[in-house]
Amino acid sequence: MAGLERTSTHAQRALITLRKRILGGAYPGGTRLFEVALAEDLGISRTPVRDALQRLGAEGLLDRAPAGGFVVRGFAVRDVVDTIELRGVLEGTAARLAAERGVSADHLAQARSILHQIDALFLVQSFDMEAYSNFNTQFHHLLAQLSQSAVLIREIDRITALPFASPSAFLDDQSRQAELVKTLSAAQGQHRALIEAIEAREGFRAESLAREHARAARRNVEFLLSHEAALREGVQSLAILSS
Amino acid sequence: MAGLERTSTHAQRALITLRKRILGGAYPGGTRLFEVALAEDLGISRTPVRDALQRLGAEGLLDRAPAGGFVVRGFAVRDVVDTIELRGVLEGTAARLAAERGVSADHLAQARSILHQIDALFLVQSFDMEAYSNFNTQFHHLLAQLSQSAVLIREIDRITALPFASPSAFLDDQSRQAELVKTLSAAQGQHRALIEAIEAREGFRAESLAREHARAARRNVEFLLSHEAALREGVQSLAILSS
DNA sequence: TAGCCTTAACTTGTATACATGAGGACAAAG
DNA sequence: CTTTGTCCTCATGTATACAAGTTAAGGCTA
Repeated sequence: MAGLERTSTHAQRALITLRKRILGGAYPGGTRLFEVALAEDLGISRTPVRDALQRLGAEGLLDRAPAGGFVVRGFAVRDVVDTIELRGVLEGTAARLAAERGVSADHLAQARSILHQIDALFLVQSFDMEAYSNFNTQFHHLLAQLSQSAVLIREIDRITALPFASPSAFLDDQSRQAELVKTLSAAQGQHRALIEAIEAREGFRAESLAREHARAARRNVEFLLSHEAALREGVQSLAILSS
Repeated sequence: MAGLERTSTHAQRALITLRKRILGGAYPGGTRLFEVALAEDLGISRTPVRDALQRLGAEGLLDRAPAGGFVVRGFAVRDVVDTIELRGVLEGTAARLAAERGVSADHLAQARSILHQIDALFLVQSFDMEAYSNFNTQFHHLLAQLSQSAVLIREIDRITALPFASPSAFLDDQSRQAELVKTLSAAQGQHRALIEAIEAREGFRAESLAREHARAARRNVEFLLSHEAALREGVQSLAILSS
């Protein structure tokens, strides 16, 4: 899994490498990243490094220093919570718009198909977390599509790109499997209700449900952080947190 | 007002120039921007042009072409409407959070001060639109601050940077001054109610009011677009619209 | 004639040398 | 001892030459 990214350009590889480092907590929030140092480190010239830094800035992982240059953005607990809350608000808006504007039969069928496949996962003995994660991601992606708002889809994608704000964050927490499955079962209930509300054109209900659905993730973070480091260790998405 | 930007770097100047051109509709949506051509045109090398293009991409004015390069993003009427709606949702969230989390006496005083200054504008014979625009921008900026959510503030700033989505868009429409002032008077009523709701910790009301407040802008766009080109001419913010 | 392959033109990707400007250290003067 | 000014250092800004990849056109073949 390490360092073998073989995409086409140096800039792409630098982007991937640096993103991984930042998200992995390799650079504490506030650290300034110097082009020359990184270029030497990565064995490439400054040009693609610059490119990668600018992209990371656009992703929201770096801030531009006033006098030029980039600084690693620090994420406090509050920022994580606020970002998840924001995702809830945006997905809520997507759900409301879907209900208000109406969804096509095809889209509805897709949603039902995903729901059905998730249902099936709960019937098997050993829960397949990776499969759930995939279907869950699909579901949330589809939800954005249902809004029929290109603008909204774009913003949801942006926010969701931050790993700790993604709908499938915290699913890699190995230590609490059994408990987690129960939570996911409840989440699936919300998925169903959400589609039901959208189909019935109940905009307000759809919006409320989507927001509450995001709260599950928020509760998860708050739980993980209220218990000492032991629990946090297994959760990759929280490595970036500035203590 | 034209072309004399004397900021420090070439990249900055290129950014400003290109942004102005794009927003002014100089490049129809879908137009591909070539680095060399722009560099020659602007009399600088490709490097700062590249920089400017990347920033414009981050601003959402350009899309990255799959095989590299940048394409001017086309904004349809629906995109403009959706973006304004999104601003309403985000500002609504800011208002709700402000109500739920509470605001400091100092912030409240600032809000009241702005409201008071706007009130004063309505007492003068010839309405000072520029002053209103400034105070209005201040008010909306403060509203974001009240949320005490750095994440939300950042996103609101992002969206608001698109000129047709800014709270003070469409105020440069010279042709309907008298009518516009009436609208703004109503808007000021919403401003007041909004602060009132926040102070009373009425989160739901605050959120609803902020959303409805944004609807005024949406109605304005829809009105301008339902009447033929004559009206649109005076409205700079709509130049970018792809026919 | 249709389809494919080759090739050439064009565009972005990369390296590197040089320019510019910001920030800090050190010294001198008050 | 503090403050201010200058100089030096180092990081980013810029230009340009060259590399590499993409696209489209033209001709060849079936």
